[in-house]
Amino acid sequence: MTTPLEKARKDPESMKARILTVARRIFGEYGFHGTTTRMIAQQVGIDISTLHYHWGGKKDLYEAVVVDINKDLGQQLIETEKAIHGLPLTERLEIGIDRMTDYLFANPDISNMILFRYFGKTRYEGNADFSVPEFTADIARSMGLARDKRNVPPETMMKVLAVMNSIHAFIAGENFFCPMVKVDRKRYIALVKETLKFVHIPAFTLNETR
Amino acid sequence: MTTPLEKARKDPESMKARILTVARRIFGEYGFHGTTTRMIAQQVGIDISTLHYHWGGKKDLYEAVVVDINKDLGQQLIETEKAIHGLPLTERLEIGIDRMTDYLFANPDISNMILFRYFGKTRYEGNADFSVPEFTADIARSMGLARDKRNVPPETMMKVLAVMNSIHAFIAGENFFCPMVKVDRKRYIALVKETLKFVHIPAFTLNETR
DNA sequence: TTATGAATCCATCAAATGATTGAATCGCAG
DNA sequence: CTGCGATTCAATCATTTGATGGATTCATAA
Repeated sequence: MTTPLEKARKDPESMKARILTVARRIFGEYGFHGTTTRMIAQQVGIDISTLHYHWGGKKDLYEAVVVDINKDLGQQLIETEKAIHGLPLTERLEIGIDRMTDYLFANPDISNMILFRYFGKTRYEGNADFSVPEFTADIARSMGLARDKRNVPPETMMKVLAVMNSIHAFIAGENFFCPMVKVDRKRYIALVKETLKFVHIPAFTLNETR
Repeated sequence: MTTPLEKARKDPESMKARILTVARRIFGEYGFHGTTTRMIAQQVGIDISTLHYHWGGKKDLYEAVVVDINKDLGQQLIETEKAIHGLPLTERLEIGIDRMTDYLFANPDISNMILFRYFGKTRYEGNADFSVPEFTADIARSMGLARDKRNVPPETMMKVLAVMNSIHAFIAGENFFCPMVKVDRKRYIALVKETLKFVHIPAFTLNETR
């Protein structure tokens, strides 16, 4: 059996998939309440009723976006883990940061949506949620900072969160920080990687060698 | 001459000040579009028309909140700078992080509002803005990382941004991260300070001693 | 006490917004 | 071609939401 979301992902040209893609971007930019179904429909170039026909209501579409993003991010984490498996800690961090940064700069909706979920409340009783807690524990284990993902010490969780938060913040805040630092986009991306590595790698390696 | 905002701040019991205080909290929690004037009025315990009588429209109130927060945060940065002036870099960082963390945990609206401004767009043509760029350059100078606040190198700006973003994220994300790390509020605050110092102090001191 | 202006609330409006209905259109199997 | 289900759109509805007008209350000075 295939869920509606899976069906939509199979054919990126399908109306359902096109709506989902645009919804991801707009929800990420404006948040749940800042987004109107009309904005999404207009961007896709369709009528609102077509949007409702495919996805039901605004909340349903929003929750589909959450599930979609969870899936993409989870997949990316798995691939990243494969790429760094078995390497020494410093290299794991360097390559991991590089890959995740590149991926999220190419998919800023993900960082945007996750940050909205962290900090903002919604007026409706939402059920869908991001898998950030599981992902965070997974990263800790993948980095060799914990054996069992069910039992990661709080100090380690906090350090992993610090890294992930830094990445998301620099990605989602690009439009704000880029002019502030007075560099172009390309230089900004390089600076983000540089800064992340320079700031966070010592924090993990110092801990290990003690 | 006193602006309306200054007048409101003089007497915290005045209706204008009470509305502003509640508006700060609700705008911080739900963002601009997620907040309705009725929510604010209800929390204050007044009618919507009273709110409009004192502050004009929703946008006006929102922008007053932005100005209010800029003032508070700027004042806090000045006081923090006085407290750390002349100390060695490591102590400046430790005390600075401690003070700012305590202050922002006591005023989470500030972190919430600033993050909303970083990452979220609004549908209306806003004019009010946070003074984060100036503040960031000020911090860099205060930390002795730049002589002239008009000419801070991008690498330094990025490191300062990394610190401030980390603080704001841990503050604004308390409700999300606290259960994730499975600690109570008091322990969480201690962990935040600990993590921030452990992660960021080496990044600045290593740079200096080279 | 009364007159005056400030402050507050009730009732209501106009626009925005999520959602639905029913008619038209499209694609394609028979 | 015909018929039928899937898809799309124009028109419309119901609710929410920002905002306003006017009556009422309140404080205070004369």
